[in-house]
Amino acid sequence: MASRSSTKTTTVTPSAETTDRRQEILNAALACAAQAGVEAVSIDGVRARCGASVGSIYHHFGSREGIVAALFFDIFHTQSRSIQAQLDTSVGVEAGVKALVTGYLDWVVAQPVHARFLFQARGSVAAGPRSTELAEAARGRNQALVAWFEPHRQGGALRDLPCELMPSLVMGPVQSYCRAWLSERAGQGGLPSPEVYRSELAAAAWRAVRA
Amino acid sequence: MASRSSTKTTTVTPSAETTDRRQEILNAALACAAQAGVEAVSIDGVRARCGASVGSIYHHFGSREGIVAALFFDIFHTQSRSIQAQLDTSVGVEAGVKALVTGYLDWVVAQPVHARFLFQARGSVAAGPRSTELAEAARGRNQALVAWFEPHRQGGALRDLPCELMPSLVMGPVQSYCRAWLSERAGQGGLPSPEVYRSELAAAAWRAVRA
DNA sequence: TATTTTCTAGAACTTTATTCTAGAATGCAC
DNA sequence: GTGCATTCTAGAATAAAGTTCTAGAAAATA
Repeated sequence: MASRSSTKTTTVTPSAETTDRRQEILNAALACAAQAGVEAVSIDGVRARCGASVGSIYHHFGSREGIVAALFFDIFHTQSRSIQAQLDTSVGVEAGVKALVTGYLDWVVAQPVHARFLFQARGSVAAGPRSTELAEAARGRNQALVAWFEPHRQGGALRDLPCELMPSLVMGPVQSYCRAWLSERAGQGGLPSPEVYRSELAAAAWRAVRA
Repeated sequence: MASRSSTKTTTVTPSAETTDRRQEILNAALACAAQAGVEAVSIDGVRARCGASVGSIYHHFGSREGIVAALFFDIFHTQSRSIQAQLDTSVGVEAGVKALVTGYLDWVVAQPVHARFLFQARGSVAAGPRSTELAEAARGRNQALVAWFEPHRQGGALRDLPCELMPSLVMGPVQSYCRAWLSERAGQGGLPSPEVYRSELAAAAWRAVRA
């Protein structure tokens, strides 16, 4: 009841502070997950970190699962935009394929906590009430990728592969390596950063689909 | 208290029925997970399916998480053995690489419920008290793969790539496709079975690592 | 200023996981 | 077989976590 009344911001952006509380809750949830996994995101844990009340949390997200799902989609879309931006700036097939790989890789390296959450939470979201939305988002992303490829494939620059396979062939290896890297407990025995293999992974993706 | 006393089997295999109860619990847990995801594996749900008491469940597994972890490792090792068997029967580098891919793929298609559980539960296990064991199991599997590759790589049959990358390059695409296939809700909009792309995926893996 | 909507608070309640004590089944020594 | 230890099962009691609910404050709107 205290954290709102001081700064009034009379005229500009009416809902700036409203959004704040929502975001604070999401940040707190992410912090919980970063420390002990998605399953450790609890109402009380979030409360302890951001000071929101139970009622406030339920008002914004409806359920514990709702917090996780909201955070998941926020991060998912941010990631998608980031990769898409990389793809948009590249010219030519080879550059495009490589941009998909390095765009993904760079995002993961820049946002390891977000990336780890994405890997961890996907299962929860897929099992919950927003599973359809997730399936559509995933399909949409793949469709975008395939749509970008298709003209080049028909132009003969790409190997004649079934389009359902394209996303896995291009992104499978990076995702696999990044997942393995992120699941290490930051200890000494860990894998080297994906950045070390940036060009190798990009080249391998290109080899997988070029004509 | 009733389900045990009838069949005594006086002499043979003394612990046959003891193991049964443990397995019944695991089966029940898998059934729960298959229906509504790992998070839906609950003590009561398991109890309802196999008739075990709370005490019995906790005696065998110590916690809800313990059930999930035990089931995970059971399945994980079964899968590893299955793939290893395929690898063992193949002769030559190319056949070996392809055996890894198709061995994995065939296992997933034959055991979709088990495979889906593996994908879903990894996160829980990684976050829990057996995370070290999981990391070692995963590392061990990769090591085995790399060890198998290494002589061929030095012999010049394989591209000279960093060995940390090998597992992701070979297995990344199949795993990616199988994961996507399994996460579809068995509806009409789903991806075709991995079997459809069996040879394509095997060939792509070989292309990724051959010299 | 009145009033409607959005948001927050926290106690009450529900559900689920876990602990605990008692006792049955089993294996083993004698 | 009898006694004893171990393993296993049962289910009530307890603890922890998620959810609902009512009251009221803050913000937006008129």
